[in-house]
This record gives sequence, C-alpha cells and structure tokens, in this order.
Amino acid sequence: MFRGVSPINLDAKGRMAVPARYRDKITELCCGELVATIDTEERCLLLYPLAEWEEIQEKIEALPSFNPAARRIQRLLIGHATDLNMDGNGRLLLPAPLREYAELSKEIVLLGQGNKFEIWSEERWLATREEYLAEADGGAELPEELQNLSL
Amino acid sequence: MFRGVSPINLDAKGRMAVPARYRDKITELCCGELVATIDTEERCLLLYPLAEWEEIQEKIEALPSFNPAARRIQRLLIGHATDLNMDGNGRLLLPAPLREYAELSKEIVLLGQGNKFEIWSEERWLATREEYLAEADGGAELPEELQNLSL
DNA sequence: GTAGTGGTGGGTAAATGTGGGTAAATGTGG
DNA sequence: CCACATTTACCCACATTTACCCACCACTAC
Repeated sequence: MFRGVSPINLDAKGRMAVPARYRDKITELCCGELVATIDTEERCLLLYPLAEWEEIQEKIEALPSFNPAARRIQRLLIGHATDLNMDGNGRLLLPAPLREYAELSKEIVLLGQGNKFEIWSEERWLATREEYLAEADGGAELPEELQNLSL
Repeated sequence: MFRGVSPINLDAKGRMAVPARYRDKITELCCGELVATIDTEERCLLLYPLAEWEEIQEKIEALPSFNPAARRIQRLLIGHATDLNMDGNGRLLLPAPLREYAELSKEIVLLGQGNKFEIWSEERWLATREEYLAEADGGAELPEELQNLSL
C-alpha cells in the first residue's frame, strides 16, 4: 500500500513524474491505468489505481438516487473522475479542470494514503499540515478506535 | 525491544549511522527495512521496523474516511511514512521533508522506545527533556496504572 | 602495539527527474 | 467534408540525485 510524501514539480505541460518507488507497484496493480478525481472536503485531488476506483464507483453508484446528499457525492466524485495513463517516462498528465480545482501550479505534493494518493499544491498542503499539527490530538472527538490506538 | 539514547551526527548527505548494537536486531526483524514518519505531538520522527509499521498502518487505514480526526491522523502519519533501507555501512538516508519537519541539522539523538525509535534534533531533545524534568511527577493527572507503578 | 570494529567522508556509475521536439490525434470552424 | 488550430502521446537528450562502494580515521580490546 502507498505511503509517504513526495515533493514534485509540474512541468509546463501539466505533467507530474510519478516517483520511481511507486511505479512498479502501480504497473503491477493496474498496468499504469489510474483514475484521478477531486476530494470533496479539501481542495486536493485523489488518485486511485483503476481497479480500486471501480470498486468505489460501484458503491457510489449504488447510493439512492433520490437522496440529495447522494446525488451530490455522485456528481462531484464520479463527475470529476478522469482516467490517466502513465507515459513511457512514468509521468501523468493532469487535466486542466482538475489542476484548477486543486489550484496546482508548479510545486505540488504527492501523499501516499494507503489504497490511493492525494495530490496537493505544496503551499496548500503545508498550510493544512500546520493546522493539523496545531490541533491537539485530543481536540476533536476521536472515534473510539483512535482513542485506543497505540503507536 | 529497543532502548537507550545515542547521540549521532548526520553527514552532509543527510545520512544517519545506526548504532552498531541495534543493527543485528534490525536486520533480523526486517532485513534492514524501516519506515520513518513524523510524531504528531512533538517535532521529532518515529522509526519503525517495516513489519511493525505495517500493522499500525492497517489500523490507521481502517478508520472511517469521513471522520475529520481520522483523516487528520491518516494524512499526518501515513502521509509522511517513508520506507528506508540501511546501506552496506548500516546508514539510513533521512529524506529532506522529514529532516525539515524535525529540524534536524548535524547533531541528532536516537532514542530507543520499545518497538520503535525516536529521532530528535539534539537541541530540541535536550530542551524537551528539561521541560519534562521540571514538571513535577504529580503535576499532570496520572493514569491509574501509573499511580501504582513500582520501580 | 596491533588487529578489529565502528563511525565518517566522498567518488562514481546508475537511476531518476526534467525539458522539450515532433508527429499523431482530436476538436473546431468554414 | 475538408482545412486548420490545438492538444496529446511518444520519444530522445540532458541535469540531477541517489545508491553503492571503497578508503580512511578513531577507538577499543587483546
């Protein structure tokens, strides 16, 4: 599963070089076929291996169509989901609409998050991280599982 | 289990020589494969044997995605978790983003902490230790288990 | 003193990241 | 339906970084 932080530069064409340490796993999991969409809570992008995304999309599609919250999630997540392929150099072309949503310019950050990645503008990520660090661990109500987590 | 404090110098490339007394155990536990991440409470790093970390990551990933406190922990811990390998000389290259987070320059301190290590800048470690010593033992409310601990 | 171990520094080849040219593919307008 | 403009995919070349290796120095034990 994916983890770790990678500072990356987008080039003039909006391409992002996937760090080499992830490439083999991505190729193996999905032959380099990925799906990018937006995060509905934060201005960042989510990047899934194709197979992983298809499972998620099925679950989202199964939500009740007449429920407004469900329609919202469907339109946002499925509506923005875009297929991407790694080129021969291990790079991904991030489509302009997604770059704009996440306000990605040159400096971006790729965060491994288990079954997926998150893509942030570096500036926004650093600011968000500072907010997170400022919150005491006990601050928000923690789920019970978290209370007992021992690192 | 790991214990003890070791003052270490980072070299110009950001490499840290693991004290020889830990190397055999680390090789045996995980073939020299370690995972470093950040501590969310203090500006220091956590260093786990790979197997140890993977158990923790599984627990963190299982937390509910729509809970903000859980997302925070996932982004901070998994987002910064980076795989490291000891080189032929028993050294670890600490990635720049992690060095920056913990403000590591030349003098650092490695603390054995049972199933993991902590890595501090020496300056910050000494200051934090002084704070700990200055707090009266009874100051903060002790958990009951601690009240009855017999040294 | 000497041999061995552990820490340190740095050179080099290979791997990775980066930039950009060109041709195919796509979309647009006449 | 064709011609043009734009975008995308593929490729090659270069710069940078990293991993690996070897050599040296300090210290300890014998």
